[in-house]
Amino acid sequence: MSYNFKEIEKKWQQKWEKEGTFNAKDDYTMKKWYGLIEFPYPSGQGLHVGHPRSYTALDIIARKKRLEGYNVLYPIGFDAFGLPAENYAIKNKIHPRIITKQNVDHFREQLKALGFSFDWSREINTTDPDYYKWSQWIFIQLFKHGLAYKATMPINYCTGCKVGLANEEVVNGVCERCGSPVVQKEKSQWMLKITEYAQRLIDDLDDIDFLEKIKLQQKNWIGRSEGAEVKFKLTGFDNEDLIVYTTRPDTLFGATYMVIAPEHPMIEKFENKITNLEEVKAYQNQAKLKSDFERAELSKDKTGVELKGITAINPLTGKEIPIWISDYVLITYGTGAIMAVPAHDDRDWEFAKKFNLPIIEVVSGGENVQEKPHTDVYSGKMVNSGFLNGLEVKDAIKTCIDYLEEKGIGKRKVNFKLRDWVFSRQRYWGEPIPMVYCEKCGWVPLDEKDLPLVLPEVKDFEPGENGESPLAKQTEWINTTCPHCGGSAKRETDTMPQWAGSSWYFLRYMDPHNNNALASKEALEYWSPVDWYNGGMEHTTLHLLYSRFWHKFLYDIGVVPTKEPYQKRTSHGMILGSNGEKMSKSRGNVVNPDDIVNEFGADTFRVYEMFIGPFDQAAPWSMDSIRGCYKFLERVWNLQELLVDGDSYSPEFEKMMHKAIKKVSSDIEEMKFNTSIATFMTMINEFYRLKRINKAEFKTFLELLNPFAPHITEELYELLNTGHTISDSTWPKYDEEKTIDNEIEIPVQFNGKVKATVKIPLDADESAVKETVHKEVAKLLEGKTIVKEIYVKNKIYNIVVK
RNA sequence: GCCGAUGUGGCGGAAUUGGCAGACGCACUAGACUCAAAAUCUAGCGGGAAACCAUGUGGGUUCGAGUCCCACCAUCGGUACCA
Repeated sequence: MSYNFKEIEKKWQQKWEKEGTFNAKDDYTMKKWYGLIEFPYPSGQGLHVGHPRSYTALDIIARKKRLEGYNVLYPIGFDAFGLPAENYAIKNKIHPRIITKQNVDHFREQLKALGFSFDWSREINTTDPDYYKWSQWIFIQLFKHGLAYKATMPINYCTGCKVGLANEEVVNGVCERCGSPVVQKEKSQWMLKITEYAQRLIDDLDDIDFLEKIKLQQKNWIGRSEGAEVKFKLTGFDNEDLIVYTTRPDTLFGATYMVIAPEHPMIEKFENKITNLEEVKAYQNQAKLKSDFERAELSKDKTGVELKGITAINPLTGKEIPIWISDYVLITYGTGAIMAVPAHDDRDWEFAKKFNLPIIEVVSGGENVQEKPHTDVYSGKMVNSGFLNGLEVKDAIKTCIDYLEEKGIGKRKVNFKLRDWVFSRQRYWGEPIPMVYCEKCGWVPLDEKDLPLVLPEVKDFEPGENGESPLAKQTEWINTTCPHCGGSAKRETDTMPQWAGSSWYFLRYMDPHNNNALASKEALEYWSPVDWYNGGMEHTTLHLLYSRFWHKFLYDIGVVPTKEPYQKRTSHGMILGSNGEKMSKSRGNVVNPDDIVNEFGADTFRVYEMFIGPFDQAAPWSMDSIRGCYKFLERVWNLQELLVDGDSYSPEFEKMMHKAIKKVSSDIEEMKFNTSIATFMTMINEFYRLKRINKAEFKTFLELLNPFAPHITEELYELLNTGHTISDSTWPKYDEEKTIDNEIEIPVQFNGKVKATVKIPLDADESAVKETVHKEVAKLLEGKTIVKEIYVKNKIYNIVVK
């Protein structure tokens, strides 16, 4: 009988679906395990071969955990709001809901064909009003706690299409669709105060098991720095200061000029004092017209104008120094103003050279600072620095800040690179923001009992003029009454970003059909936190950080029981095209999973994706290798021809069986799936070599292989007439004693080079080993002088000879 | 530029974490079966006649280095003047 994967896979998938084999149980007395993968965006292209890499990995772990007796929650859903569906809708005049449903149906079918042990009864969809009701509810809580606010922020604005664009729609500074330049346009937007959680988002990483590189990337993104805010008095005023932020207050004596961002408010405030206002305004306009991209592009050549009519006083030297405007200073970081220390900062040095500003060395140890900036200054002695002279840098920092605080001209300050989260999108296909604007009461949230605020039906998905949301055209929907005073009011027309639905979806899985809360207290208590979350590195600084932020907020208001949403986070490598490049339509190297499943079956597909290479690293696709995996499963199938009776392991295989259980068990926990599969291959090579496998060995073998290749193993398991399926079985156990070899072979080296091997009993004492070794290599030792002998127990015997 | 990975046969990759480099798979070569091919099976497969030489390059530590240290080089990913 040949291996008919089509029939087998269909049979088991239907059985699992009918019986709900993998549904999580509502028995909260059992020990639980919650495994999570990033729910997909259901794109029109269907499943990518990259998706199953992550899904198969956690599927393997989930299946093993079930056999170990855990109540496992391994859910799936769809992150279905988003740009591609909306753009498709604009182009083809089809409602995004329709196209989204088609895509979800297609994805679901593809996922089911791969035999994942998802709990389909808990499937969620972010575009479902019963789901986004709670996204809106969370937003209202954020607003009520002062964490959501309106601010004027620039958006990417396409000068051709006259619409706002998402960052991913801006390619090299031009609009992805029409190629027109993209500029920044000011717009009032909803913002979330993630910055309020910056410190906690760093600190709490200590208590969770994330890959080190993920923690590091998050920390760098949050970008904490310690320094001081320093006041510089402005000349010509009685009591006006310019405040700067610096991490290096010790270099204050070297501050020879100041620079403010073009958007800095002092320009408008002191307009009448500025004697070259026209020049200044021209520079401001020029900066405004530049996109972020252009501002970064021109990074090498610094530009700027001096602000004439106002100067500042260096508080330590008492000297009058000029103030410049330049776009290399960002209004979004620190105070939007800096003190420039050109001797010790690359950017300041470049700027000083270009505009002929004085450069004064304050930390010794570098080359001539007139020729080259000396920026590596975390150690060294202070010079030209008054009372700081002679101090080491780190002492100077402390001494100087103490002095500034004492004199009231500065104070310690911690800053973060992290910025607040722009939460508005001028788009149709997203969750409506449940806020109304009342002339009398300002911004007022909807009453919670009126949620969900359903996305209105529209026919026209084109964005509004001037970068407005398509909803801005829905006058009937917009006009409403104020929940507070009952007067007339207008709805918010922006929608939420795609990140909203994905920031809390793992909570909904715990209790997906609850109408009274995002999930019940009991479900949250039982299932929290997610035990293991696997996903892509590309989500480290956005999705992963956003959802940690929301979770912490929900914790603060008593909704969830844990500080952190995910106990453990790992990530998978990308699957590349066979040419080693990223898979993409334009490169013509895309592999469609359906084709692979048709030709080789789901089990082969799964095994191949796990065998392809180390799980956390990128790996190129190879059609030849996949055939190798198919051949492996075919050989597994044909093992039935070698099957003999036997209810315990036979002596020839006993050691191998115990070792294999140990190896596969630990490999799965460490995500070393490729070496597990190598173990399986070695095992069947042995069975074929001795042309025999007994029932006990076959049973264990199938149980071990089951998480990787669930269909074929269940089918073969039926031959054993155990009266149950593998899914109802338990994970095999091994006996440590039986994994140990009593006789081992160790290498004998001369000066670290292998000359021979000897067999010795395990844990033999050194003198016995020495004797065996000397007998073995006596000839080779002739004419040589032994300097030293090293024996590492059970490992190696090295003789140093001359 | 900065941050993070990675570099081992013709290819994907193993290596118990400092102890026999190349497990397992692919490709390839020869043989068996076949009228023939495919499939399957069997054997071989880093280089070198050998001593030996080989884990990106050059140094170092060690009885012993793919693994640790220093300095480079290359590729990939992230990020963009963060004071």
